[in-house]
Amino acid sequence: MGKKSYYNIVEVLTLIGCQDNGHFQILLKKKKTEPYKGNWIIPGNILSNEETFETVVRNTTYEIAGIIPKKMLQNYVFSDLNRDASERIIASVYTVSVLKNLVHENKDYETGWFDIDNLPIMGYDHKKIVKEVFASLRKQIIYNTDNILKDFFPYDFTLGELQKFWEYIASEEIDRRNFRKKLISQGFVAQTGEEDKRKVGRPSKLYCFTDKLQEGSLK
Amino acid sequence: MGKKSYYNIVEVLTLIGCQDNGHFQILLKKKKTEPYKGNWIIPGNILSNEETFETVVRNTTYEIAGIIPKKMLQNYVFSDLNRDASERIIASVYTVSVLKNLVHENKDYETGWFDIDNLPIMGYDHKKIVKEVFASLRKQIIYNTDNILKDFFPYDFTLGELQKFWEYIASEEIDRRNFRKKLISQGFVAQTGEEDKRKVGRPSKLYCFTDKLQEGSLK
DNA sequence: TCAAAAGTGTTTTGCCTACACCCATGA
DNA sequence: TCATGGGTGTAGGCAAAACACTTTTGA
Repeated sequence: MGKKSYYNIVEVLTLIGCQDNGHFQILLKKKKTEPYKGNWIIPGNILSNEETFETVVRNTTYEIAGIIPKKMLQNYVFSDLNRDASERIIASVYTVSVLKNLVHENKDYETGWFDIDNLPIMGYDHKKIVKEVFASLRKQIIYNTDNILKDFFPYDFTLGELQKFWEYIASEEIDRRNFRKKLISQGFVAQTGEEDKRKVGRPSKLYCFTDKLQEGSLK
Repeated sequence: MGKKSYYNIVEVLTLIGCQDNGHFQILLKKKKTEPYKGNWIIPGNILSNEETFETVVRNTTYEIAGIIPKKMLQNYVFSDLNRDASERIIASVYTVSVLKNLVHENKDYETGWFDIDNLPIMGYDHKKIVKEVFASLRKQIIYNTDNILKDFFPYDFTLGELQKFWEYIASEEIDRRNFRKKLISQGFVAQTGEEDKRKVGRPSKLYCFTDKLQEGSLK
């Protein structure tokens, strides 16, 4: 144990999330050194006294995903005394949503996408952090806080994709006709006129979110 | 400007809130020394490396209100570089709900209750913090996140009181009959059998929240 | 022609809304 | 008896829920 002090180490962890085939995935980084060598961790950096949290989130996201995020969400701050074996490190967690296909391979780090319900072995308390943060994120998606749904579907999408993601997040099935009816009748989505022919079967029309979405939620 | 360092000063601010006659009020402390002498501030303490945020919130609440809080809510962390003139201080803000009549006068500090929409002159960026935190708190009350409504009405209350608070928070008027009907038909409240005869007019029946409240919201 | 996924309409149900009069009490 | 706030019921509209068949495409 060190001496009592009013100076604190603070790390900023960035949960880089995406929607992939209706699943919620996060981008993790493999730890190259001890402790927890070979385990996966949430990307992050230590905060200096000359940076805000937001600066660090931007840097981390660029470093790991090659993307400068336009928007970020502060999730929670963990201050447990035993988070790290040596000295207490405060962790401030942020979430950033990215389009998976804009993220290129990273040369400096070994990174990987993981389904939120199929996480690998993770270092420190990071698995607990991911689970807690995702629990609150779920609610935010369900109630569309800060228009967060749009971050996962910023451009066009099929109603099937959206429904699949929605059912995954809300853990409930919904009738396809009712789902579509609601979105369309409430004016949350608009047709783009394009079609998606990538899948087998009848091509699906593409939709995008309208500004009206921010006043409502799919719940 | 000091030198770049990875050590940070962190303060934990505790918004002690209550419901009074349908209004949301917070307990502030008058600053006795420069800077901002005579201005009001959110109570708080500097975090040491041997404490968690929760410990500090507990201590601050006891120090200011004489109460050990059972529950607290982490609201937001501010890391702007210019929050304080001398050096950057990170502020982590928590909310605690108390019953106003359990808070006794404080001998060590000058404290006062203020309506959230009638705040006094406040020091630092505390007024901005209060406003931002309250904005998110409002949503939490409206959607009853973490069963927060119950924290403001932990024991029995009249439906009139509750409606007044609700209309204040939601900034919308609601028909008395419909309000009562919803609460009762959804099973969110139950009669205690007691009556409140403190006011003039017909005595009002007292109700308390049921466990069912946590599954729903008044919205 | 078959498999796979997309698209569509109607009926029922329950909740939210609007709305006005009587009741119990203390002054 | 009056002023003050508390308590109650009904009808209409609208959105959610339940429910099954047809269409388009590529293989």
